[in-house]
Amino acid sequence: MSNAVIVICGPTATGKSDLAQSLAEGVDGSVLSADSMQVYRGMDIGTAKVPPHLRRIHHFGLDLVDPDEPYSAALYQRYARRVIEDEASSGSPVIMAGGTGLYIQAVIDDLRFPEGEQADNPIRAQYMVMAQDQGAEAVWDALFALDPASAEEIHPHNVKRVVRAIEMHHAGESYHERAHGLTRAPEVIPSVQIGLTMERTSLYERIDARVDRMREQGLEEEVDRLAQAGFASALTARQAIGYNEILEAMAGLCTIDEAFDRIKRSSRRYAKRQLTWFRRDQRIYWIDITQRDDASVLDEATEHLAREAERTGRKL
RNA sequence: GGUCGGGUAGCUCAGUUGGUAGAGCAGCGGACUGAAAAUCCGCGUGCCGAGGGUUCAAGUCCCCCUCCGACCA
Repeated sequence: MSNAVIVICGPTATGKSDLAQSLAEGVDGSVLSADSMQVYRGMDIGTAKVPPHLRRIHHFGLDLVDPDEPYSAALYQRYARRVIEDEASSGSPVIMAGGTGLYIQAVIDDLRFPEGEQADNPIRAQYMVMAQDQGAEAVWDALFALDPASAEEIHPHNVKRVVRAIEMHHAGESYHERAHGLTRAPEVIPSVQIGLTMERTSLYERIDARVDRMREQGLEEEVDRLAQAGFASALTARQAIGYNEILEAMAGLCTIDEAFDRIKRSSRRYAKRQLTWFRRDQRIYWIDITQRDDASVLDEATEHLAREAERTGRKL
């Protein structure tokens, strides 16, 4: 019934956004960003958002909330599925592009999050304090008392996930039953996934160059602006690569040059984690962009989509 | 040309009285269901500059060659 969703995924700095926009242009569709940091207003340079003057078609998934508002995979799932449904009903294809694997999976696969949870729930705060005061193992012990099956699956040091499992238990769910790990949830929105990858050394050079470009484009000023607006201690700004490092430099903990070196390193490690995430998904058709120009990558992507359309009998 | 110091992991280096090598950083692999650019777990990746000798045994001692650095000419 509905069109399949086209997904462009892969590690950072491989040109996902450009390819997505080119593909969308060709089919009179739109782009849906699948990026956990591009949802924040004002975080533009550091998250490599396509600047407004370079958007040739409509982009969804950008600037959804302020940097101090909590956001989540569950909220994104609801938002993105709505966008896809709305666009499909008007006959417009959606190209979802981004590097946040969990967000992509939450949309196309049958991930179910507990209903009716508050984003800023007191349980989370309570157990984070407990971790501070009594150590990570104490929190894990608490989880084990409530839900031993889930506790067994989570490393005691992984405080965030341990606390999340406790939250789920209070919401009447079990991490153990929800989290499938490697065994994938069934696909609920048909998708054709294209992954962009690159030989590691070249990818790292590209990442370094991109961070240099962000600096030239005024990443420091952007962070300063957010800090002035009172977002310095905002949870999300602190978590985003680039923002965290520069805030530390501004606090005098390191020099600005050191901060940018650390941004490069963090970005490289992030790219590696992204590859680890996406590599396990057998549905992805990989295009190695090492020493390839944009046109030939676009050609290969287009050809693959045509093949998939024929194979599945779906319009793409 | 001579003297001295040094060539050990991708980088900076450690290596006891000879017992086939180990730290930091970098890197690599993995996990992942309302924080995911987060969080967590695991892994030394080596022709010890080349060759010869002594020895049961050489990164360690001897000889020779080579490369780098400093100094003296």
